[in-house]
Amino acid sequence: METTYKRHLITAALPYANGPVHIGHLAGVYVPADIYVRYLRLRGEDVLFICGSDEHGVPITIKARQEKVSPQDIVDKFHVMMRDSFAEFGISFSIYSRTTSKTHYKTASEFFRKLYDKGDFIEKTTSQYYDEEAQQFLADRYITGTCPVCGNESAYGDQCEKCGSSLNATDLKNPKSTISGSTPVLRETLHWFLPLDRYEAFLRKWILEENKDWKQNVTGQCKSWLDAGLQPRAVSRDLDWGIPVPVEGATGKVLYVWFDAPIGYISATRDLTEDWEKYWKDPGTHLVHFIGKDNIVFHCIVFPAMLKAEGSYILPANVPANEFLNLEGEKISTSRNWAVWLHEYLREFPGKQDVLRYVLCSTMPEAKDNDFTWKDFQARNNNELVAVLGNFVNRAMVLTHKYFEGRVPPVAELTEADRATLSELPRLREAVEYNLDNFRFREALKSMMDIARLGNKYLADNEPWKVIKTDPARVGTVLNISLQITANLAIVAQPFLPFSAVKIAEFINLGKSLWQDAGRGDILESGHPLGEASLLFEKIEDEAIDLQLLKLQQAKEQNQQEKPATKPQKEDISYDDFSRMDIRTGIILEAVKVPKTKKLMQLKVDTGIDVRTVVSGIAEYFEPQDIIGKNICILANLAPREIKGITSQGMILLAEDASGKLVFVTPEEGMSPGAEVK
RNA sequence: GGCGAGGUAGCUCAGUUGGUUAGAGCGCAUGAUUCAUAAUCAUGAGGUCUCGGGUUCAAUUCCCGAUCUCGCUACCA
Repeated sequence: METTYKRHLITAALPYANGPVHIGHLAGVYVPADIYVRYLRLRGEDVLFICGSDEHGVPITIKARQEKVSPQDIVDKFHVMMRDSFAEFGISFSIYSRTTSKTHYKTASEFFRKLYDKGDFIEKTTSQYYDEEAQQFLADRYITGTCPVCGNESAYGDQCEKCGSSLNATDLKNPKSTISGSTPVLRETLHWFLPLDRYEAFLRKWILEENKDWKQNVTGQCKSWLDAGLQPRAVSRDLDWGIPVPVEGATGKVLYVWFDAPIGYISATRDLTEDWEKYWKDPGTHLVHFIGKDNIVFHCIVFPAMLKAEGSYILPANVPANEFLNLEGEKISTSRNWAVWLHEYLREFPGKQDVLRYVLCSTMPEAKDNDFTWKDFQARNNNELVAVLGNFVNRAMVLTHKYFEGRVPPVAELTEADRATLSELPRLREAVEYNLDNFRFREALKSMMDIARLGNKYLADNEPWKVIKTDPARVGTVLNISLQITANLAIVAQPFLPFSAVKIAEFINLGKSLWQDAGRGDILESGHPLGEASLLFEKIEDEAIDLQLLKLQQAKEQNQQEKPATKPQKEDISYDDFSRMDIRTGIILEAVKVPKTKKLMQLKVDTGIDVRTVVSGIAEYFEPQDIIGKNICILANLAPREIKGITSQGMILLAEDASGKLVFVTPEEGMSPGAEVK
């Protein structure tokens, strides 16, 4: 590790306070961050580990409304829940703060105000939907309406969850406010924008030239964003939940959550120590952000631009983002309850924090998405933690108690093999160091386990249980070395398995030790009394695993039961409305995929009236050759629209079920084109 | 369609600045062993390094193309 840093400031992504913590969060962010921090502390470094709950933003207000409580109630509930489960799990934050804290309001306001006063923002007036009954502007999420793309009637203002289209609220047909149910009106509103484009050149140089050691997935995604060109980004919203924009007359406006959340790292540091500026502004500080891949753009582009604009802050030295963890082959989903929740794990597997830490570290999605399975969890516990690590420590302890009354025996004479074994210790310590310094947690964990493997092999090679009959002094040497290996484990395992490392230290009665002691073959002096040993890990039986799988199975079944929700009937229309639609039978004459699109197919349709061109979003579901000659129905008098440079005249009728399957609506018997459908 | 990441043993992953027999852990097989939570140790089987071209004396590694997975993005009357 570069020893040039005077201190370390390590942040872990602020979890959003609208749900509990699950294994995806842990594997992606908190486990690696905690390992890294514990390692630095063990090296005697000056390190702060910063985290807290992210408590603003629209989803929290929506959840509050659904549950008929205040947003504060929601965040209070989840803040406490997350804070406590992190603590119980052994995530060793220096502080776990929250973005509703007074300090944060002050810090974020000051930050905004400084940029505002320097003229770093662009002011822009835009039209947004306003709910006259509730007398407030509506966030995109507070507007529902008919998706202009797929016709889904409950699309949100920012996105249709049915077809995945991202939308502008003004695209929606029949917009409705979810607050009052009334139809919103467009009103002008003033907002502030951070002109990210102004920092593009700086960011490009900083990321692509000055930080070539960042992970591939991080650099790649940044490059993708930079190449696409950065746009000014709004930093304020019309909302009543958040930090008020600290500008005269800006009533009803709050900081956009992405702007205030990263400042939360600074506020939390400020809550922790009066010396906070030393950590944030002195170039001697090593700043590292641990995040998941969904946060890369904010931590590598947006937040650095903010810090750069402010001017007095340092920038992160690295942003080791992980990919995502799946669960039993499927994406983890809070809303579908497809997750392993930390608070439930802690309840159902009491005292097994280290098991989950070990499994999540060994399957950490460092370079690509990875899968967590309960079977793998069980196998790693039984075959690695129990059989390799726990077993070795137990063997060394039991043998010493048996032959030497629980005292570290003296070393007689070292054989060549003894020396070779001892020389492995510093090598393994260095391997762990090298890998941790480079954020390669899985490799580091392996090297740690290799210490235990070394011990097992050493015992097997030297067979003290046999030699004791002929040469007790030799057994003393063998066990001394075995105990030195155990002492090394007590130190090196600390970052990864903090609970077990403490136990091992108790077993061998080892006082406070430092990382620098690892690698030594004389940590324990001869005659040193050992403590009592117990089992470090225990086997996990099939029943416990089956129970977890059953739980997931039940979550899945529940989802499936809820799935086939037929959409409610649309509001009544008059016969007149209906009769204005001119639906005809037709035949598809030609079909060609529209180049450079994924979904679009260009069709030539005989409508009986004429032969016309129609563009339809069906290319994902049908091959052109399969639909030529197909009898279809077409809404013929839909106003023409230009799509990808092609004028589409009409809309082909298709039936779609809840799973998204598309089927043409076809006359039951052959009909010549042009017959009216009514 | 564009961009990014990834595709290496049954599983989870290292690796190769191009160079003799491509590695690890787990799983599997065989043998040894019994101090230890039926744990451990040794040996072995198992890979056309996604596919097709090209550059090169030599490619899994570099270039081009295809294909699959994940993510971002455009399109969806």
